Amino acid sequence: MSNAYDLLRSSARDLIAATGIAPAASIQLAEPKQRELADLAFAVFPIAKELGQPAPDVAARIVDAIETSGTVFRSVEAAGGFVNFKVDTGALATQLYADIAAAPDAFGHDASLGAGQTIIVEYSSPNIAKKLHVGSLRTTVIGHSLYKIHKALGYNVIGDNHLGDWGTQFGYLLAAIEDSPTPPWEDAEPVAAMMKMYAEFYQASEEDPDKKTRARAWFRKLEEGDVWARSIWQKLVDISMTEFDTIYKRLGISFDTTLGESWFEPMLGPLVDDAIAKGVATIEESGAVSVHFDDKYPSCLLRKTDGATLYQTRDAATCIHRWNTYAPTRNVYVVGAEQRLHFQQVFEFVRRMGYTEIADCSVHVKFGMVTGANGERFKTRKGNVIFADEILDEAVRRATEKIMEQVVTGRSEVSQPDDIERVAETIGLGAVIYFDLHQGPERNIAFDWEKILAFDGNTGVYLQYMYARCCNIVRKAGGVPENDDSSVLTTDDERALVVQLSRITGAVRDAGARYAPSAIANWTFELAKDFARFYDRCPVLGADDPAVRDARVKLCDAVATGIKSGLSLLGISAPDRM
RNA sequence: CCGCCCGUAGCUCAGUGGAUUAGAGCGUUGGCCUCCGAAGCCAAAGGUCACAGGUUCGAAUCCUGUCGGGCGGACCA
Repeated sequence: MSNAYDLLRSSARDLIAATGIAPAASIQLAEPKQRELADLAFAVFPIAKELGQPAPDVAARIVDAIETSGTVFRSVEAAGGFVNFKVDTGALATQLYADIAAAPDAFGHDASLGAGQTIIVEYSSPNIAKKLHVGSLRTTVIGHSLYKIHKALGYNVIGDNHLGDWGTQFGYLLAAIEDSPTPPWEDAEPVAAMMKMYAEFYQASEEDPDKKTRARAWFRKLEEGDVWARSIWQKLVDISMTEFDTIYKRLGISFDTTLGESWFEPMLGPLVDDAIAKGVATIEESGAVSVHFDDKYPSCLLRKTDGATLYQTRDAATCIHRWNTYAPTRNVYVVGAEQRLHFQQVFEFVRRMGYTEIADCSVHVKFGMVTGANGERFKTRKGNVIFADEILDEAVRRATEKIMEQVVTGRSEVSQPDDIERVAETIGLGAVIYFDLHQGPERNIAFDWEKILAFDGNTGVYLQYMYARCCNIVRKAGGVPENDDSSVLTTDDERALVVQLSRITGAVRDAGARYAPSAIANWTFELAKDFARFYDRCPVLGADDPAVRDARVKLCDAVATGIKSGLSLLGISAPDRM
């Protein structure tokens, strides 16, 4: 499959190789930081060293031997030890438009990379009976983007929502419900009510050992299949899922499989026995079962003294189950960085159990925690947690306000209440999602309403705004012209747009290789900035030459496709007017 | 005490196969709506890339050490 990105690189490589000065294998091409210098550059230093000649001389000789006419390049120059290529806007645009025409909804995708391979992305994975909060939003949004990025790379992707639906906490909740005159599902905010009941009962149990005993007993009954416990538990799961699904639907997210931890319960006993039989795990004097990793990692526990299993046990069972079911080439977990050791232990345990393939391809995509504005941790007990629905609602509320302001000053392209509501939703959610994705995932983020809901600068809104402007131009032009000739595009601003558009393939591959949606965000932001500058300096509809006008309209349409494609990979939608 | 992550402009961050003059957003200062949407554009000020060594013709980038911040270190998840 050819595309503008690969064409550019293979052309440059072929031209350089044809000079006979540098062997094809040694030709590494780079995108210079200063865009005025070149669109694509070759640093000759390594081969100059091999030849024992000064780098500037080698670069000059290569440039002298290259003829760019008839290629996608307009010029090639030697500068120091660099061979600097500049593209021919018209030639590259022709390839770009062919790429877009071939697959308008898949611009920048490269299905060859992951063809025939399955990848699992575990993300969101909320706890039942707890509301989605800022942290849940991060894994959900990052995971969804990684899901889409890998689809774009041709993988068969399985999105897995691994629910936290099992554990001692349900014993507490069952005991609390037993005591309470009104069940949580009769509350207007049922999941919030569950959290409250749990927290209160847990706190009370700290002083009342009897409550603790009852809670443990209820969890044991749940495990044993007690009818009441089981039915109440199912109700908690169903009600929580209903609330979660509302948010997922809002964000445009769905999962291919939603197996909770409870689903793996039957596999845990046999797994622990197998681990002991294989000598991977050992039975301690206390009766607990543990795994020792020598000096590599601290030891971990598979089974407690009281016979109950742990998080590690369940994740190991899940991992093995995935291998047996899907035989994936990648098994990705989008989970907070604080669980790093946990996953190292799980993967190592699974490896020692003989499942080396899944152990080798399992990846923990770690993201930093969201802290309060002052850097302190959010704690449910402290009551300073911010919930996902609050954030989304507030974002949409502010977007509505902003649109109304634009309507009043006559700068909005929407005015009907239905349209305003729809666009505000798109803008508000876009702002929140983009904020979570625009920087590398590993950093901690201090939560700040003003930043998360900012509408200026490097924000989702900026990208949506530029998209809407592109659409507006194409709309006013009466559509994309049938016949266009991009050779009339001669300004640096136009060339910058075409070059940036061609780089989407690299951004998508990089995002997949590094599990970094931010690579897509950065590419899209650069494209939008290039467009803003072009918009300001190059009249489209008012161009003097009709040929230039047509070519620019066509270019605007391509930019719209590019921004939309980038946003889509982030899980953000783009309104064609706002 | 041990392990991992982070340290780049006042703030938040890009830059991760070493390579042309270290970039962006916010904030600050100044300019731009009789011209396709000012949620925008242009310009200016602002950095010893935490610090110290080392490798290299060349280091924000690789190695070692130090300091500072965060996270983790079996019967929670």
